[in-house]
Formats: sequence, C-alpha cells, structure tokens
Amino acid sequence: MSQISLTFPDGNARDFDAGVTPAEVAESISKSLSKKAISATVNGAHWDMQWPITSDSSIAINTMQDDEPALELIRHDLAHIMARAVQEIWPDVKVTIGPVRDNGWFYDFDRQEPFTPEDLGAIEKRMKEIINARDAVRTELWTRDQVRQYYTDSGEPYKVEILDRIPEGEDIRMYWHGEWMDLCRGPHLQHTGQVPADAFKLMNVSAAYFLGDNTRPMLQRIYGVAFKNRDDLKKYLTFLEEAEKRDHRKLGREMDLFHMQEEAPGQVFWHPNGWTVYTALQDYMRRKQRAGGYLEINTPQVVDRKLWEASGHWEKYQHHMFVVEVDESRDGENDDASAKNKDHTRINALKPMNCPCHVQVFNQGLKSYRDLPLRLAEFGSCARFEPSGALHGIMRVRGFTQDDAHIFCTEDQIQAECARFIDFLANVYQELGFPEFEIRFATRPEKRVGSDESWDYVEGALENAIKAVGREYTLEPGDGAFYGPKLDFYLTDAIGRVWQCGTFQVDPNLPERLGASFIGQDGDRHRPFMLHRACLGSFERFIGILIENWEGKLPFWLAPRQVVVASIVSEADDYVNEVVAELTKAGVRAEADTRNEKINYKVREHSVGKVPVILAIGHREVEERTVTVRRLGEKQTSVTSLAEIVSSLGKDATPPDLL
RNA sequence: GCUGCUGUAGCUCAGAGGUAGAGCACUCCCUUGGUAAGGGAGAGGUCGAGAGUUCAAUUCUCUCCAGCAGCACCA
Repeated sequence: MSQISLTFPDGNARDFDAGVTPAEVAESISKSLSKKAISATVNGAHWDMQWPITSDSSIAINTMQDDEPALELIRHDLAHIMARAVQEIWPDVKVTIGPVRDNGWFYDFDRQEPFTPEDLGAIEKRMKEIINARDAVRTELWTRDQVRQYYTDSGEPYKVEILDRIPEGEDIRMYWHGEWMDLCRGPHLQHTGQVPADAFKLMNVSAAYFLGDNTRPMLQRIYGVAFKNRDDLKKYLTFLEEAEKRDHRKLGREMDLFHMQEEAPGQVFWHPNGWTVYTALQDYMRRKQRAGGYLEINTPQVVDRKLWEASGHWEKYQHHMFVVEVDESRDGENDDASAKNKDHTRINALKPMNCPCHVQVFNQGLKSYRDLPLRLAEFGSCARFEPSGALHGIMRVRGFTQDDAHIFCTEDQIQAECARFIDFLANVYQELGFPEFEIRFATRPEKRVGSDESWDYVEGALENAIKAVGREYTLEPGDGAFYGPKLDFYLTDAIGRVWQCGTFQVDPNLPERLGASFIGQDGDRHRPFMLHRACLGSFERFIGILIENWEGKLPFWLAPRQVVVASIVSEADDYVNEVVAELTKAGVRAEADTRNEKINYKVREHSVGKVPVILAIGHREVEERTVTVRRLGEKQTSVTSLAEIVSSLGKDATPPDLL
C-alpha cells in the first residue's frame, strides 16, 4: 500500500497508508484526542472522521474547541437527529431537506397534520434520547441506483427528487445512525452523543415551499437553534427576548407614535408623537440634502398608466400597483364615483416609485452639460400593493415615503457622484447613531443589456469610488439590475442586527426609455446616466429601525416628548408653566404635568413613556428658581438653575447637523 | 399570495351553547404627596364582518377581512 504524508498544524509531517481516515490519524496521536475529535480539516476542507485521505495533505483534527466546525456539526447532526426523531414518532411523515442556518437548523417535513407545540416537546424529548444513546454515525458512498431504490422502497418521493438534482459525477453519500438513514454530503460527528443535549431548542414550526418554489407543495418547517453549551443557548434566548422588547409595533403603541387599522392595511396613521419624530427626521434630511447639493422637487401621486408603460413598469409590475380608474365623463354633481363609462375611463396608477416622474422634471426645458450633475431629490410618497403576507408593522408597508433622489450625470461623473454619496450616507448614518455599515456591490447579471465595455467602465467607477472614500465592500456577483450595477448599504443596529437601507444604482436604461437628453460640449444631444439613490430608504421603515435600535429611547433631538416639567405641589404650577415657556422658547419640546398626582406616579408614567428628561418642581425649586433633573434610565437626580437647564437642554435639542 | 395560528373594553388578557369579566388606562371625589403605581366611586363591549346550524350563537360550521409566525415577494 502506498504511503502519503500528512502535515499537521504545527508543521510536522508524518507518513500514513493512503486511505487513512482522520479517525485513525487521531487514534495514532492519542486516545483522548480520538475521543474528543469531531471532524478534521483536510487541505482546508471540512472532513468527516470516517472519510479516507488518499494523497499528501495538510490536516488538522477539530474538537469542540474549534467554534466553526463544532457549531456546523452540532447543528447539522441535530437536523438529522430531529428528522430521525420525527420519523420514529410518526413513520408516515416524509422527509426532505434540513440545512444548517444562522443559529441553528431547520428541517422540512411533509405531514398531513400540523405539528403542534406539544409535538415539538415530544420531538425534543426523543432527540435527547437519541443523543443519550450515543449511536455511532456511519457513512458510505452509494450508487445513484442504490439510493433511488432505497428511497423508492421507503416511499420518500422528495428524497428521490433531491437525488435527481445532484449533478452527474458527484459522490452520493448516505449517513445513518440507529435505523435512520439520510442522503447527505456530510461531514458529521462521530456519534450522536457528541451533540450537547442541553444546548438546543426547537423554536417553532411554520410553512415553507418545497425547494423554496411557490409552485411546489407547502411543507412544515421545524426550526431549531443550537449552540456549544447551555450558556450560549441562554444568551441567544435572552437576545430574542431583548429583540422582542424593542419591537417597534409594541413601542409605537406604548409611546403613542402611530397606529394602523383594517381599513388601510399597510399604511400608517401617525399620531402627534410619531409625526414629531417623522418631521424631525425629514427636516434633518432636507437640510442635509440641501447642503449636499440636491434640489428638492415634488411630483404627482396619481399618474396615467401611459407613463408607466413608457417606463416599462406597467408590463412588469402592474400587479403591484394601486390602480385608480376614473370615469372622466362624470359631471361632478350627482355622480356615482364607481360608475364606469368605459369610453371615458382613464387608468392611473398611484406612483410606486419616483424615477419616471423625476425624468419628467429633467425633460422640461433643454438641459446642457453645464447643468450636470443635476441632483433632484424628493420625499416621494409611493404606494405599492405589497402581498398581504409581506406586511410588517411600519417596516414593510403599502404606503411609504422614500428619501429619494436621482442624479442625472455623464458617464465620467459617475465615480465622483458615487464617492460623494457614500460620504453623505456615512455621515447621516453616523449622526443618526449607526456608525457601522457595510457596502455590498452587486455586479452584472447573466441577463443584461449594454455592452461589456460599458459594464466594465461603470463597475470600475463604483469600485474606484468605494476605494476613493477608503471603504471596503463585499461582492455580490450577478446581483445587479439588468441595466446596471448597484451598491446596497447595510447598517448594524445596537443589538447587532443588520438592515438594508441605502442604495445606489446606476441606470442608463430609464433615461433612454423616457427620452432624457442634454446638449454636450460638442453641441450634440447626449443621453445622461441616471443614478438612483436613497439613504434611509423609507421614512416609515427607518423610523421603525430607529425605534428598535434605541429601544424607544430616541436621541434627545429626535425624541417626540423631550421634557416633562412635573409639579410636586400645586403651588408650583405657575413656575412649572414658566419653565415650560422658557424651554419652548429655547426650541425644546416641553410640556407641563400639573395633574393632581404624586411625583412617583408622574415619574413612573413618563419613564414608561420614554421621556428623556423629567424636571420636578416643588416648593424648594420655586423658591430657588431651580429645577430637579431626572434623566431617563438614571436613578440619580440633580438640581440645576433654570437658566442653566434651559441652555443645556436647548443645546441637546439641536439636531446633530446644526451643532 | 401560500401554510398554520389569532381576533372579547383604549391596552394586556380570562371566559362559557342561555346575549360577558379582571388588571391597567379613562371620568369624578378625597388626598398637596419629593423621584417607577396613594385611596374611593363611576363609566365603558353589536365579543372582527357576513351567512349557516339551533328554541337560543359572542361560543359550533362556512366565507370574508385584518393581525401574528414562517415561506414566497420586495422595481
């Protein structure tokens, strides 16, 4: 038998018989290592302890100390153990796939009856039994026919289909423990007992299409989470609770920011508090954009279908538009608005986006190259008929307002405009409390228009722009639009969740379709490029993110109710009103609370309402013309003179761009 | 849109085939109290909408609407 040389992480090499398995290698090193080992890394590939190594290789034996392989294996093995448990309890359930995901795994089953929470408990119990049985995990390469026979005999049509999707020439491997087999490329642990029995939890069951395809049957997906130990699991469950506490729908109600109701699904009724946040944010963005060289415009809501046909949106997206049919022959007096005189009906759509309207503004008058780059911004209210199942609080809605802008420019201005936008966005995110964000660069897709040379140029311009402002990006090859590449901006919130908000997209297509042009230096007409860009995305969604990020405790300048001045005794009422008046004069949103309630009660109520500052006024303060300051989240209070607090809160109330 | 679940007072939720209950919030009264709920009284509901079964439906059945979780979708 031929010999191969295996090189260990410490640089030492040893010879073994070809076909040696990591299990044998580990055994040759020490008994304890072979017991602890969970997998190997062979030439950088994650390698099962049972797989033979046939050529000279580098090798590292992994144990539970190695986070990445450990978590991968724990979760993947749990997927198998769960599927086995399910089939042991309900033998007629059909299995499909069960990949590792985020903090755990899921497995999709086909079963007539829905799984109940009690079922999950039973499955979990059976899983623990399987783990405690310490069943050896075995694997073998099978032929395609063997596997097909096996799954045909056992009545597993989904598995047969999955088998058929494995490309010709690839190894087909079966894994099993106990009586239970699964088609799987591995690797897996050495035995089921290597899975920590107290560090996983079945979370919920929901529906998912087979292979993610909405024309295929709906399956039941059971989600589980798993970690290396019980503490990590606990930490994760605490994180979930934390996220739940921040839910903007809950906080929106508690802080009286907005509500939604049946008659207007997916649309927001902003209350005074919420609208204060909204307008503060919008005023801020308006100033930033003005300073950033944008010209603000406003365009119509109800636009004839003709424009959407011209832009190409009607063809592709009409089912996602709110269509408004109007009988224009109505006399305007005793008409029935729903009556349709087909000969005089005009079909409009509520605008789902602003771009075509912006091109209309650009198209007015003759544009010169001297006008470029022309940056047209709009807080554009859009309506999209989102599928009912997509709606989510104010995060995903049917009526929303984008902080939209379109930059009309020449090809050689793209890079500078892109760099300029990244800086703009970075500054805004910073000021709004999101110092960290990630850029994802989506490049040319398979199906596209335009020459390779122009794609080369435009992609190069974006890449250079990112470099010019000293930032990194991750590449998403093939994810661009059919007409141009784009950048998506993902910010990270206070508990580490990432949200896509900003976008920057290069579009030579729409100017073409809608006939935009400018007169160049050469006196000829040229096509401008159009750069779509948004920083917040939509105000609705961004405010949702702000609420969740700050757990409702918005920065002072954004807080809807900034200060409550609370009386302790009613003799203080006049002075309370005076303090409120002074604060109001200084630009602070202050209100008086002179209700006949104890100070404890008022403090509690306004704390729950996330008011950042409570000023308490009793006899002492009236006498000394001071206030007692209590900041949200602090138990400590401090006494300050009226003049001082007015000036310091006045400063706090100033938006970051005006400091 | 799909699968499952849910819909009872402003909010959070209990309840039962014979037309409803709690806590908080609200209104009024007492209380002027020094930093996260002072006491008392009162008012408040076509039980998501429609249809069916029944002597009787908010309760059971069906349809619709909306919400929640996930999937699919997100120009």
